[in-house]
Order: sequence, then C-alpha cells, then structure tokens
Amino acid sequence: MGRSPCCEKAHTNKGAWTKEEDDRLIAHIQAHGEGCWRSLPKAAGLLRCGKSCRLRWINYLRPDLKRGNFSDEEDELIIKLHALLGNKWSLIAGRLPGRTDNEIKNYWNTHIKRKLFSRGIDPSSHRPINSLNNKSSSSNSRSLKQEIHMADFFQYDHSEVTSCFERVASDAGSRSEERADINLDLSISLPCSSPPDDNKNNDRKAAIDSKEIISNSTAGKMCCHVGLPVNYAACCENRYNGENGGLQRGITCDHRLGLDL
DNA sequence: AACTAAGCCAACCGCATCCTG
DNA sequence: GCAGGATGCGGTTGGCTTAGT
Repeated sequence: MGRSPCCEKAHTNKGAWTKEEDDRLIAHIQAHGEGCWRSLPKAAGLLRCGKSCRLRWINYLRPDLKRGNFSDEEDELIIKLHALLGNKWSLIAGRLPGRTDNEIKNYWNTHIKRKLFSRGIDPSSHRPINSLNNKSSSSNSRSLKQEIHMADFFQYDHSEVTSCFERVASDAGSRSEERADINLDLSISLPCSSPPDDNKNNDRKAAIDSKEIISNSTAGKMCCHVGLPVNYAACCENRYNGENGGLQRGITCDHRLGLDL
C-alpha cells in the first residue's frame, strides 16, 4: 500500500534555496520555533516540502552553526568517533558543537578518507591497510601485532591488550570454529554529550540514547566494534566493575577509548 | 581563452524508527 | 497491539567551483 508522499510534489520548489525562501524560513522559525515540519511550509508561505525546510534549517540556517574549515583537533576527533561509532554521523555531530551531520559526512568523504589512506589506514575499518591485504586463514582472527597497532591508534595500554590477546589465543582451541562465525563488525551508539533541555526532540533523543546504552553490554560491544578480542571486553568489564562498582557509561567508555571528550 | 576533470557541498531520496490515536 | 503519520538518518546525486591542460 505505500506511504503517502510527505508533500504535494507538483506544487513544491526543488533545488537551491533563494535568499527570500531562507528569510521566510528563518522568520517563521524565530517566531514559532522548530517542529511540525510538515505544516511549516504552508504556514511560512513556502513552496517547499517539510523535509526540505528541516534540512535547510539544520544544515545551513541554524544560528549556532560554525562555518569554516575543520581544525586539526576536529579532524582527529572525527576520526576517533568514526572508529567508535561508524557512519553514525548524527552522533558524531553531537560531539562537535556547531557542526552538522551532513557537513561531517561530506568532510569525511572528501578529506578524512584521503588523510587516513595516506597514513596507511583503511577508513572504513580503521585498521592498517596491510592487514586487510594479508587475509590469513581466518579472516576474523588478527595477529598480536595488528592488535597492538589498534591499541596504538586508540591509545590502549599495550600490556593489557597483549595479555588479553594471549588469553584469547590460549582459549582458542575447541572454540576456534565457533569464534570464526562471530561477527566482529558490531556497532554501538553512545549518549549525546549535550545535556537534555526542554526541547522535545532532545528529550526524545536522550531517551533513545539511554535505551541504546542500557541494551548494550558497553565494553563488550565497544571492543567488538574496534576489533579487540572478545575476552578483552570481559577483561575491561571486570576491571571496571571491580574498581567503580559498575562500568560508568559515556565518560568511562570514552576514556577507555582514549577520547578526551 | 576554452575545455575537461576533479573536488566540493547543498539538497534530495528512501528507509528506519518513533509517536500517537 | 496495531496502523498510519511524522520525523530523523545515511546514502547518493547534481550542479557549481576550481585546477589543470
């Protein structure tokens, strides 16, 4: 049966926004606030689809947007966050005040990918390109050297990685077949750093983020995501449960991954 | 100066998820 | 619990700009 279109396509403008359209949209949002994008175009006197208005506001007209080049610090933060979160551009944008998901996505595709390639790192897996070419007998098992490289990149403690890796190796035996089936390409979501405010959408987002975090075994999924051995996850979990009486989500996880957020 | 290729980014599209009645 | 509407997200595209020949 199919969904009804979000707007009457025959009567909407497409393509680049004019100054007049921008002004109308800004004036309307300043007067009435964000929200109800579907009815906004009509109310604002715009011949645009609600989605288009939302996108224009979020990516271009919002007053808190930071225009201009990305700093080196932002570059590195994006790289680390991408290693952690994958293509979750909106979550990454949540950590970069004044930047939009679209902007970061574009910047990633045009600049950072190239930068990582030049460093010999595969931008999608964040692993050394050499290791991708050297697919050994088991595509899911990596050498200790490779794990150490990961540890370097994410600022892990080498000895901890080494001991965990050794434990995994010694544990391999009968479960090696089983392990080969484990999909290590798990991804997680982290809570947005911005504190919740009265905005309905932020509240909703915070609720979603909480659910995601609670439903994930934080250290475990994170380690899987960055490619560390499963036992390393358990190791982290135990260690932090012991020291802190429970893994502190968010801050602790960021810290474990070397993110100064 | 004219043409082409590459780079860049705003905007669109379709799907996923959430919300509401 | 379910269906349909609203919103958000990520992938992709089209067109403009810049660099190279």
